[in-house]
Amino acid sequence: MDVEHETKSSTTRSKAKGGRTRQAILEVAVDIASAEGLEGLTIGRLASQLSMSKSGLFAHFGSKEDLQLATIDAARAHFIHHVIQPALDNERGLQRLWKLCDGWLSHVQDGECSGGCFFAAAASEFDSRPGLVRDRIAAIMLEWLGTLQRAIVESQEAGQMDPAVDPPQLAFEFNSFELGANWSFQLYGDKKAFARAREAMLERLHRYSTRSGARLLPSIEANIEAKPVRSRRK
Amino acid sequence: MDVEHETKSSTTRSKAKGGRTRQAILEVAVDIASAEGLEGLTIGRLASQLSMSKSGLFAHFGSKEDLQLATIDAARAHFIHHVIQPALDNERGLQRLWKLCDGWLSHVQDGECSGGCFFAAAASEFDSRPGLVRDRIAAIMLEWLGTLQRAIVESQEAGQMDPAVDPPQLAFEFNSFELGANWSFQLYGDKKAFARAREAMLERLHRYSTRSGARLLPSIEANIEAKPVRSRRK
DNA sequence: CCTACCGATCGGTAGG
DNA sequence: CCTACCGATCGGTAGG
Repeated sequence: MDVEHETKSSTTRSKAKGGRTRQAILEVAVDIASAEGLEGLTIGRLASQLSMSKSGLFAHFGSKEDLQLATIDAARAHFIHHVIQPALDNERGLQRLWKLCDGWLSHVQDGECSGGCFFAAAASEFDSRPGLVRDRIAAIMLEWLGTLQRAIVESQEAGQMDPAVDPPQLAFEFNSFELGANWSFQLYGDKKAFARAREAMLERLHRYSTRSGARLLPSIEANIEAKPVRSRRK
Repeated sequence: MDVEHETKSSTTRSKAKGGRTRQAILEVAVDIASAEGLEGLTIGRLASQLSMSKSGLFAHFGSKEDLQLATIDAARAHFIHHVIQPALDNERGLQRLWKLCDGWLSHVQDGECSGGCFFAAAASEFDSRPGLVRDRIAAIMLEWLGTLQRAIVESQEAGQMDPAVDPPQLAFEFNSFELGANWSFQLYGDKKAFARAREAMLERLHRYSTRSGARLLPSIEANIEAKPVRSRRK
């Protein structure tokens, strides 16, 4: 949709232009907030990086809190597009579950959000600051946990995973491995941490898969670059 | 040692007094930094909470960075006293390993550091800000990971854990469960997360323990309040 | 340990 | 979208 050639009224056009400007602002805002945190995302810094005046930029948002909330939702849209959607292209069951976990790790590993996982950082920054920002972050991370858990339940319903597995427990463990890998990578630049997280997750998929589910695992593992992931002596 | 009645020279006494003041400052500093982060620990706020002038307080530290480093070391001393030392009172092997993990979780669960794990929060705050502060935090967390890993190796040396277990991998997983429980508790106030982390850790201790190690597990589990931790349907 | 002060930056506003 | 400005707070200093 080429907004330059649209034939809408000037009101609509100027709204569209405002929307594009807002979009451009939020792209930069997500970058800054990923690296410096949502408080480090100051209006002055954001304005200078966009070569705008502070007040010109500020006119797009009613308050700093509004800017933070808009930035969070932009990051959520980015995450859905790059992690959730590709996973939903896979069949329900172990394949989709794995794609969710693997996509999360790849998203961080490839530095697509510069400061590590935007939400892991934001959660830790705001977990002791009550307010709308904290609530929104918490709700979005709960969406993610719910998505993981649903994929686990679907794996059981598809007969690919042992029905005795407790979905919230397994979702907690998978989420923990993601947080652990992110932590290790951010603090030490340790890329091995992603392999460790994948190893831990695959080990669990192996142990909990049914005979029918186990048939899917070789194709899942074939997509991981040839590390001797599952080849512990024993 | 009652410093009020000491008979040392006035120089020594005033040094001792300065030391006590510094200690008192750092206690408050750890509290503030736990809740608000190491950048949120501002000199003005710290001074007003101690009913001191900013410059009076500042005289104890050469710069904000020095204050942050001193606060980090105070938090480290606190952690060693409350988590590491009690664990070292246990015998080498599974018992000590478990005490390290359990102590970490209890330390957060009991709110002993108000803002969740001081170091988990500090790591995420500084992981993209190069400098002495970041380096110190990274070094301390590496100490912790090393302590965990050593306890795993000792469990193998004591014949209580399968020697095929990869110590760095298991240390990564245990550390991840701790980060995951801390995350869930800080963001949702979810106390169940500690039970989930313990469940995940105990499951691994069970699976990796030798016959000799397995004899120790019942006494370990007896100390956990009677949750049906290991009683998944099967 | 204090008062008094500095330049820089913060979020936000007035007025156009 | 701009210039010009506000009070508050930041880390830090001078001088005692």
